Amino acid sequence: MLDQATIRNRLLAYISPSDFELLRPHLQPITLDRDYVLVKPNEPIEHVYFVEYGMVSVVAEKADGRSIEVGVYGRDGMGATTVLLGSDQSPHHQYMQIGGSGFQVPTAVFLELVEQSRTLRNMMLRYVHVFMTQTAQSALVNGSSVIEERLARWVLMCQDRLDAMEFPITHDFLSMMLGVRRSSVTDAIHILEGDLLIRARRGNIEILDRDRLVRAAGASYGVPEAEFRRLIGPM
Amino acid sequence: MLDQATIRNRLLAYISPSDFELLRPHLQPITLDRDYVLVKPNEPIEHVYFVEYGMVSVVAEKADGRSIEVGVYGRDGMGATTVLLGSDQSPHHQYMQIGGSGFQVPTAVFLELVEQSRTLRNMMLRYVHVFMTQTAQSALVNGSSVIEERLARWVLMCQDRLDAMEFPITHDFLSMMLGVRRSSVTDAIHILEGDLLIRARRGNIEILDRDRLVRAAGASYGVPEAEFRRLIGPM
DNA sequence: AAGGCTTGGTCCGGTACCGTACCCAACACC
DNA sequence: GGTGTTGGGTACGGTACCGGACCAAGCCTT
Repeated sequence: MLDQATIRNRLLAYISPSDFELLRPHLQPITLDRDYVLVKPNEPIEHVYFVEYGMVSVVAEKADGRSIEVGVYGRDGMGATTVLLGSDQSPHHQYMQIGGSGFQVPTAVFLELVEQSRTLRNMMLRYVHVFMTQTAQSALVNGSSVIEERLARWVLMCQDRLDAMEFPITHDFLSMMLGVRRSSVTDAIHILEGDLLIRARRGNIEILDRDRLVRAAGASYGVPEAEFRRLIGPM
Repeated sequence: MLDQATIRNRLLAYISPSDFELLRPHLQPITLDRDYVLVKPNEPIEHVYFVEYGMVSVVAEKADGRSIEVGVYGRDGMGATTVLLGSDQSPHHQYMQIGGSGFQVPTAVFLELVEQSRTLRNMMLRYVHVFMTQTAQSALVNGSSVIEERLARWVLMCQDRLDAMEFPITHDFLSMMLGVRRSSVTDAIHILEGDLLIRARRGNIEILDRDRLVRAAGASYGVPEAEFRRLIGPM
């Protein structure tokens, strides 16, 4: 029996109790292991997702095979937001970057519920705005920041969603997320490590000094996070 | 007296006649000169816009002053879509990149109308999805394409929205849009000119061979455009 | 304990793009 | 017709990042 007070997901936590009651019978618990695919590009979306633990990467792929992360979410948001915008599919890939768990709701049921409750729909749409801001920020930093700044941003976004000081991730995956060479990631990690901002072990990154990491990320980090606080609530 | 059949804007053209009738009394014609600001960052949005002629740049700015374009629209879309998502402001700048004209609708009126008509709202939300796809594509190409590819993409997007073979734009503005040095733009233009894909005159670019320009843009161009055709209609 | 796989450190030459600057050509304005 | 302004061509050294490759260290399996 689910209790709203024990829910980690911020959207589920911040909707009104009556909206939560609407959703509750349809929240199917699901284990979300690393690499689990939530949304396949250009295929019908069967479920929407509310992550409790773990983090999802939303990835855009170019026809030539190169790909890059255009956004992430975890307990801050929901998966497959495009269904709210009237599209049952999306050109982007969504898969678990860091394993965890959450809930899924069949798309059709979810759409019916947001049609019933305006307040529920409004909360979800505000999150869409926040996610858009995050994607725009990715466009900005991909075009104008050096790798270690972008890496610092990614590590911070990761910590925000996992609220852990440490999480499993390989240089190889980071290179795909940031759209750079694997060894460029290694170099950037060494820079942050040299400043004692993080510590990297095999397949693992630990945050040592969050405040200084924020400074290292500079203007790359913060805008979507502020929009989240403004429109959804505290993290 | 406005006639839906003579409207250039694709959204206004593709909504149902009854939805158009809802909007019609509130469509205030407006001249949109070059540099006219449609949306100021982090300030309340008073009007939404439907462009008939010209093109708007949506620009994200970093605290350190660097900025980059995260999307464009013209007669294909609408301005200030964030109001549809429940946010009365946005962190991004929107201003006329190429002057023209269009309609404005007071935000409050527009929100009331989309609340009244589900079909109207659905069309606008589908456009939000398309625009998001465009922003994601910008994130992708900013991180993984060489300048002349990105330039080719920009020129194509511009032509799609103006349906003109020629339009006024300076290297300086392009450098801000692409987030690169002004002289890097000059170099990229020379490459495309050398292949006889475009011709550049002072403050002006002319398209000579659109098909080959699409090939020059490679995988940078096409994904959001396909989403537009799938969800809205032909351009 | 041995072998295989995954992950990360390092090195090479190469290049795309940078910051800055200078100058000239085109156009605008009296 | 002269002068100021804007836009574009070009050049220089510098650097961030690339593609590719190789090897060592860590971990997993049996």
